[in-house]
Amino acid sequence: MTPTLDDRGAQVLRLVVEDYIETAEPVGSRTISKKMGQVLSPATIRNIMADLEETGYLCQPHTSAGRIPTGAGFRYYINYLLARRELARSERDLLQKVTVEGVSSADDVVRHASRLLSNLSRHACVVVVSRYSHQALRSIRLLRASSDRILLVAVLQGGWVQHRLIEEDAGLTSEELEKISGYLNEMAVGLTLPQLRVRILNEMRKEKARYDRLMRKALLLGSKALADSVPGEVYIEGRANILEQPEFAEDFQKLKRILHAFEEKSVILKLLDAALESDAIQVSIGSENPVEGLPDISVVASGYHQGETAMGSIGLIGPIRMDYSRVIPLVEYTAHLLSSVLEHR
Amino acid sequence: MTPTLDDRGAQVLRLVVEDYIETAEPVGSRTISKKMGQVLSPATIRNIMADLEETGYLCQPHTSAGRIPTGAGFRYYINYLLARRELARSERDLLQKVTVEGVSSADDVVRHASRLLSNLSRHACVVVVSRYSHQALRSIRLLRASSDRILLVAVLQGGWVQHRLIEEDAGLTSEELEKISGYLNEMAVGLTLPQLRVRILNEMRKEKARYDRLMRKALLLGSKALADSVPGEVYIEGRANILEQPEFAEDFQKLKRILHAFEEKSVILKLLDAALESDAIQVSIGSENPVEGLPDISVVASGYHQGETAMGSIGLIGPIRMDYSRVIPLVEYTAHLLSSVLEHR
DNA sequence: ATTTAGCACTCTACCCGTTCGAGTGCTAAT
DNA sequence: ATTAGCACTCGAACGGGTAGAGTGCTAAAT
Repeated sequence: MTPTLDDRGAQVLRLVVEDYIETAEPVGSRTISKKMGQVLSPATIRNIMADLEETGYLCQPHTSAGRIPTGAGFRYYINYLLARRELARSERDLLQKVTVEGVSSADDVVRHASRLLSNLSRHACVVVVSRYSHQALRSIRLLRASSDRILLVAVLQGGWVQHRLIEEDAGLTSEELEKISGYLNEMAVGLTLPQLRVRILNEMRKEKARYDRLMRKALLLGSKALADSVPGEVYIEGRANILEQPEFAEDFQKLKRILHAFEEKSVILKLLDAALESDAIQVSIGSENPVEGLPDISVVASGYHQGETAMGSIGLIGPIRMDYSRVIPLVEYTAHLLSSVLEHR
Repeated sequence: MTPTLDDRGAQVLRLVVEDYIETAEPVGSRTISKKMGQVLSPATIRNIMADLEETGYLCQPHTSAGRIPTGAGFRYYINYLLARRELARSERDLLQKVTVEGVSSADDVVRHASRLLSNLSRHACVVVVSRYSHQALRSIRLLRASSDRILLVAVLQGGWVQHRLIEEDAGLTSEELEKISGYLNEMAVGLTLPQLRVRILNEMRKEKARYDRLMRKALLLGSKALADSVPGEVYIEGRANILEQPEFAEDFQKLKRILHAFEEKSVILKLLDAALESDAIQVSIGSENPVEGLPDISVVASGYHQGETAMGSIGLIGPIRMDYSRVIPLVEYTAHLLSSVLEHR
């Protein structure tokens, strides 16, 4: 698709979108005429707007109201008309400071970034950490958790920590546990969790021939711990920002749907899914987004990565009427920042 | 304080409260008369209600509306009139199943319990895990997290896991790390985290005389890791249930205040603080609760413990008009369940 | 051929008065 | 002490009337 509007049409569309973003009210021809410095009279603008309505970029809530942009209108705006407003120095510094500073786990880093991003944007911010399984293991360790449970702790490349409990069927002395732990660690370092799982299963087959009780135990515990796939995490910050949007304050049903969506991890994952694969920013407007039943929200999201591998995604969820010119650079910058912070770990 | 109402007054109050809990509407004399089986006419009820209003247990939103209970009215109801409705077998089984079943970390247990409790009660459920620092250490371990960071993993009595990163100033071989880890573990087992911290500080003083480089290092890393106090966790499930309450659907300001409160960990901690110390259920109605600015919510909460020591608290947050007869047993049972599940670990 | 002034038209939001019903408080009768 | 009866109050719901914003169309102006 290439731009299909003449200059005037495009400019009017842009002004309508921007005014609507600002006010959340239908925009009249008068307003636009003024914004253009009276170069064209309201009557002319009306004609142009009528054209834009025919093309499907604008619509009227009812006769004798101003126009509001349609989904297509927003899409056109974002694709061809958007002027990015780069971040202020202070905002960049703030984000940088929060993400880089302090000794904290990778999870904490993304969580803090999310919190700050939601504050800066005044929208709800979601971070997904889903690709633990792409990171290589740095070390792995078994610890006694209770008389009949063992804790497996895995440290992944870049400071991600995973742990899970395994039930233990037979008693092991702490020396034996140490030894088993060592076996596993040796096997694991450098592999990803799924790779380790495959390796353990292979070794188990070979092991039948040899006869090392502890090695067998190690394999057994390892396979138990890795039986289920690695879960992802979803952090949401600034949910309450949704309440500040006039469109949701007025329509309680929409509000309810959105806040319910926030309770369902799977829904959120689906919303940000597209961003995960891509390093470029993804904007899905209203009904474009992959979740049925949420036609009133936009998602601006980007993947972030660690070295070469995609690690997760971070995004903002708000009304369709988001200030994209500001929000897109914000998300973009934050995602880059995360990627670079995670790389140097 | 002892009951100050005669039988009739008490019964009327009870019926008013119960009807109001059910309908969220002011209750008229007619309704009460009917509920009592026409033993007394509406006119008589009116007199009684007028008395109850004078005593401060009821009030009228305006002349010619029915009465609604005041905070004091609810308090009286809870203290003296409440008939507990014990849980259904099926509910108990469900809760039991979710909390007991499966191999999961203690954190997961409380999280699952919270989720289910919010579903059963249709209110927002909050769990606070705050007393990690009261649990004895089972084992402690240092792992290499990155070239200049070390991960300290602590397993506490009962399956709680804590980990934090420490910056490392000098290079250590993995053998040295192992050894250091062993030193720390030996020192730590059986102590709580704060106790360990004290011990490390003491040892550091003594250590000046002796001269073991690795031991010194162990103490240094340990003291770094334990420098800041142990943070608590707050999990909130079922926030969106708040939206189903008519009183909040109508008053957007109240809704906003509550959802904003959910974003602030410190506010939530404050709300559940009283429950933490006590093993008995705590109910704080409206303005009784310790947070200014939330006069429209009630909190029903109870502490849960692990063995002898208080571990945290679990509670429901909803409108003042909660169904206490059901909600109180629910929270109570869940708290007991948590305590007993955690004990056997 | 394009732009624009002028004007009739449409629709919503808002105000205001009315009505209806629920519920009360008081008084007088039981 | 209870209750029937009644006048009274107040809010919610309905309807009409108006103001204002904004449109579309037409005819004149550029």
